[in-house]
Amino acid sequence: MPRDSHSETTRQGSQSEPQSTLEEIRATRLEKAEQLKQIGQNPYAYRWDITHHAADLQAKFADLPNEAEDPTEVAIAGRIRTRRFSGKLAFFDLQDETGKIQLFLDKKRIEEGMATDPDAFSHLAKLTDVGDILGVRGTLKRTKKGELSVNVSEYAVLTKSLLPLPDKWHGLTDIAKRYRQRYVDLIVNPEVRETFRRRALITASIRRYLDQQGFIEIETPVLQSEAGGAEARPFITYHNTLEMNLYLRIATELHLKRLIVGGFEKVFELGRIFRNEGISTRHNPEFTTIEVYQAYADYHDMMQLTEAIVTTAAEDVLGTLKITYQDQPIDLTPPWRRVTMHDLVKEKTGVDFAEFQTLEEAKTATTRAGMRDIDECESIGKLLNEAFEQKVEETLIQPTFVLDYPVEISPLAKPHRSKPGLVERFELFVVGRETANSFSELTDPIEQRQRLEAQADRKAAGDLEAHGVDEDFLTALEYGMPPTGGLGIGIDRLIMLLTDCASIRDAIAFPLLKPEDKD
RNA sequence: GGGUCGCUAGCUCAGCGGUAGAGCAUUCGGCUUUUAACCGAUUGGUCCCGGGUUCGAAUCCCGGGCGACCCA
Repeated sequence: MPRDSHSETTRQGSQSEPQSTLEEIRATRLEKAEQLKQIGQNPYAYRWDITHHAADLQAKFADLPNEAEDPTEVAIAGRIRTRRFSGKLAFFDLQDETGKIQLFLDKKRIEEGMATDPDAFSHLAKLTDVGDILGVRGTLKRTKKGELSVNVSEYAVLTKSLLPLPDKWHGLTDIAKRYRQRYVDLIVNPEVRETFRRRALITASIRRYLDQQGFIEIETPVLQSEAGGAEARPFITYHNTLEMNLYLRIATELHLKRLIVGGFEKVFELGRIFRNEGISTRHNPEFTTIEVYQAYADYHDMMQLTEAIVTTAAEDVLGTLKITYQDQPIDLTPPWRRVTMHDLVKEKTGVDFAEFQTLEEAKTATTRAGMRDIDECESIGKLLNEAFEQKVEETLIQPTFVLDYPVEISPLAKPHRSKPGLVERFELFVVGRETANSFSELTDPIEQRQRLEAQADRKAAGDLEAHGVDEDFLTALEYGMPPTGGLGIGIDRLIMLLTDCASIRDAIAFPLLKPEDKD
């Protein structure tokens, strides 16, 4: 491209008024993209051969002394994060998935290296911006000040960015904007990338461990004609040709148990479920669980499995079992404390539920212990659970298995083999949050029917979290399900724990947000 | 669902009844060892939205939107 043509185009660019509204910045960058085309560079290129990533180079050349050069030719690509010009020399920071590395851009060297573009250095200054995707080739050197740099002999704008990135120093702190434009958050906040990288490593570790133990993952339906397996309001959708409502699953439980009936002995599914509930720092309407079912096992086996899954993930991804969550030290070293709900409530409130014969006695005692809003508890079991939620839950910071729940709140769990009125169930609590839930699964089809029909009565009475009877599930149980241990782990909460996220929104790449008001 | 706080330039923020500001980014110029580069110049606004009070509202009042935190 002749020199005149280039100065022509840049002069056009500078003739217009200085520009700094978003629209003007965008227009200026579009003009730069146009000029790149005119000098024969595609501002939306097809590919770039990469030999290394930034972190590879930082590791490989860690010992390169100041002002030394290494003759190895490398090629990298990434996003321009900062540009510093010093006359006929420039320094860019280039960021790829692994990290950053400085580019050392010497006018003389670039003009030698790019014979087809005699103005290559001035084009670099005029036509690139922070945010552009740049490919470079060159050799490694360490500058006087000790910064490992790629001494660039050749570059290409691979993608022209049209929109300015947030302030290079303060970054993007507006929390709503970070979630709404997660791509910008990921560009400028490296710790966010790290969280989602770790999330992937954690779920991979869980799957690897279960695979090693002989479990297989089977995907079950998201769209169901009757929601079940948990107490929660479902999302409703509509199937056009069947002309019927369908529900998005609120749990994977009932289908995974059908697979156990079918003869699989170790199955699991790690997947998304949907609950039509409020949004908070601990709740997203779609979230991820893993449910695991093992034939011939009971909830004691599931406790060991829970410890194994969580500690394996922590060791694999963090390399330690002594972690910190929001400045609290958490020790994941097994075995974790195992204590009954009764004992915990007694320990924290002084109220011993074993002494009560009637609901009235229990209400009197718990009111005296400072509990509130207990009028709606229609059974001793529900009152016990309410006492647990009000007085105990938030105190369970270190990993704790809470054992033996009231049957009234556990419709899918097998009765306790020695404690009447209770079921063989545990929940795992860490940092005051329910993180896992497990039972010896109820396998008696007649008792299961009674429990589900009781729930269906509540649905008929207007309880939006109750569901109808899943007749096909009961039919499956009548064919006979072996004794089975079942386990569910809230993956998002586990990710929060292991990546030190205060909000579930920090553990989910694209959390649900209300749409912004367009008016 | 309730309470408290926030929303001002692309980003981070100040201004709190009297002509809308700063830093960074942008644009132009200078500089061959910078790294929040620096130096000089320059530009940029639906002050979240809608009402109201007032001679005058980013500022005070009411309603709404979105978010954060706490509570239920």
